[in-house]
Amino acid sequence: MSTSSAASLPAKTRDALTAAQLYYLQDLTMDAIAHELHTSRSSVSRLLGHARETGLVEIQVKSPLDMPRQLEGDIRSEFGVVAHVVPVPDQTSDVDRLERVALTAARILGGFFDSNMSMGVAWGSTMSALSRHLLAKPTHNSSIVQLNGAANPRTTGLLYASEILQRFGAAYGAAVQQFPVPAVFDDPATKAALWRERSISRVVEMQNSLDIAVFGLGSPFAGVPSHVYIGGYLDDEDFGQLRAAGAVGDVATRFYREDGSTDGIALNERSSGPSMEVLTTIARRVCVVAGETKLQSLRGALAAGLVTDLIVDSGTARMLVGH
Amino acid sequence: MSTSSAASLPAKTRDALTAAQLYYLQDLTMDAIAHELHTSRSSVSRLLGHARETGLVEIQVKSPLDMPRQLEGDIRSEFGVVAHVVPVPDQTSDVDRLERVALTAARILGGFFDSNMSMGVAWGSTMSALSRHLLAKPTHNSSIVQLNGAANPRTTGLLYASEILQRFGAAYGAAVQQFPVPAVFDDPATKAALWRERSISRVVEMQNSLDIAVFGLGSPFAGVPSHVYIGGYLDDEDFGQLRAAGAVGDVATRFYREDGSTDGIALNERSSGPSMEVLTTIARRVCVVAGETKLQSLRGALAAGLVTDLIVDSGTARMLVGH
DNA sequence: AATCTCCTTGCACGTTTGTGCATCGGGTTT
DNA sequence: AAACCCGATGCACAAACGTGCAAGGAGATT
Repeated sequence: MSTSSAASLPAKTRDALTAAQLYYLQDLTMDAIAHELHTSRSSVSRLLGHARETGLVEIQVKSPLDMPRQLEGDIRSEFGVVAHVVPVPDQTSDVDRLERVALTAARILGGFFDSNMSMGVAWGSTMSALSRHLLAKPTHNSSIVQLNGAANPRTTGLLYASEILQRFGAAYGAAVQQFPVPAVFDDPATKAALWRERSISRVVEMQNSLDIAVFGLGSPFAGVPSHVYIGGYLDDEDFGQLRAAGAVGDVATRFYREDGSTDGIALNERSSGPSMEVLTTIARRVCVVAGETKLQSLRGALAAGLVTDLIVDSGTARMLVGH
Repeated sequence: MSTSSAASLPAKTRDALTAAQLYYLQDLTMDAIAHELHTSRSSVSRLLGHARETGLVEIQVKSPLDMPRQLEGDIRSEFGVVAHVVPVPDQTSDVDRLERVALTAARILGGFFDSNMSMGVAWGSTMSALSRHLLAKPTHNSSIVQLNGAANPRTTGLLYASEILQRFGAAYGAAVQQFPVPAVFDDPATKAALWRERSISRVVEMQNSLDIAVFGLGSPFAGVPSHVYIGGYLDDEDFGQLRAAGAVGDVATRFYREDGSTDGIALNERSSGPSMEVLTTIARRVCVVAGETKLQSLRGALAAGLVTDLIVDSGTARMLVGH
């Protein structure tokens, strides 16, 4: 499989590492590096790309500590969460906005995860975008655990959700734990039964000892409903219930009101996602939000204390702190 | 002085920070960023340069922990020091070699220094090159202390040495402590007397409680003598003594033999630099070496245990570990 | 052995970026 | 007020860079 190198690492990685040192630490041009490595400039360009993607090169942007950025300070003092505001021009389309927030979030996430940790991962359009931009960071003895089921009456949802999980696993070299259950059960009894299956309870237990969780937000009644709500996961009756109960959003298919309360939202009994109690025992809970349509849902999540770290676009951040 | 910004930081820094986020975290082109910031593309290019130089952006190249690079591992196991080998093609001129090692060293150094620390700094051509490439990293309550005097019979050496110190101080926002004494005294008694002066002893005491020291190596008898030896710091008689005593190099004007011993090298009594005992109490002692002419001197410094962290070009590193 | 597949390479092209230069505007000195 | 200085700006050009594409190679498959 590998070449004749005496040492234990692929020649490609070795070259990428050298190239990265020459480029980022010594400011050589790619031309010069190509010459030193006896290859073409375009290969060096690709090597450097590889080095960035695989985490050989780490680029951090740090605001000077004297002046935490305005909005982030405001959010912190008002909601008690660490915020990272992603600058996005106001007239950006929601698609671009999501893409840009996801891009930034993916890079930040690398700093939160490390060896011997386990990370809970939700699914949805936000998580999907995020997963596509993860930077590699090799870890040991770590795992990625699916937070809530993804099956619905139409599909098993496995492809969609597992694709997200796989990308996390690949990026961090972590074991991946899927959760092959419906997103929302028709019958609570079925859930209870399944939860007694060892193959399932094993995952549930892993969910109970996560070091970090990452999730987007659902916003069932916003202009453009989230992926969850157009995929057939909920039927009309479910929607009616939610609306009547005053729910404004969800995290991993657990619903809450704008004030953070959840009592009497019947759907939660049938949800496959971790309860608020379980969720809030996780030390770090990273919430990724793009777009004003999620504002109400975001308020609810914050009020419920579900979030410890918030990654959000600048427009939504501004609206969050009274404009 | 500053603009109308409500917050406490210059508009330029704020823009640079935003630009850096957009460029490094969101992969926008400078064109796009210029548009968002309502300025020209060239200004964005300069903003980003500014951001890099002032440490708003930090770029690290990290070798995967599974495989510490070959040479560095060898050096570590043979000499017990943490090595950083700077890749440099073999046919590089000594000037370029020094420049490239200095460039890399300057970036690495930023990771070693932080608030509430004090750093001892030597002078010489290596340190001069190094100082020219330092990246800014703001710290508090930190100081830069000159390790050895720079005056000689011809000049006070103040400009030369203080320029180096100033650059360190500016880069780290640290207080700078000069050491306005001759590099080598004519009469040991003068040294003793001066050391009793409070203005001088104050600095000597600071030298005794450094957290980190940075220095190049002198190599008096190598093909191209170091700055120290052509500046008139030593006269013919001094040279004769050193040669007779078998000295091969120095750190901050303290001389040693290739086996690391220093006994009976009379010149050391008259040197303004810290003694080996003082030097070796410093927790981290970073030695920067470029070029094979310093090989013998490097062996001596390693044998004397003066070094904890070594930054060296690949050619010299290879020669150091028996080829 | 022939074929297929998948990965890597260098080229060529269009895009993106760095920088010398002339210009401009605000603040200081004469 | 005039003269001066200094830093910031945009322009224009050359240098540096990313990437689609076609060619080449090393295994794997038939």
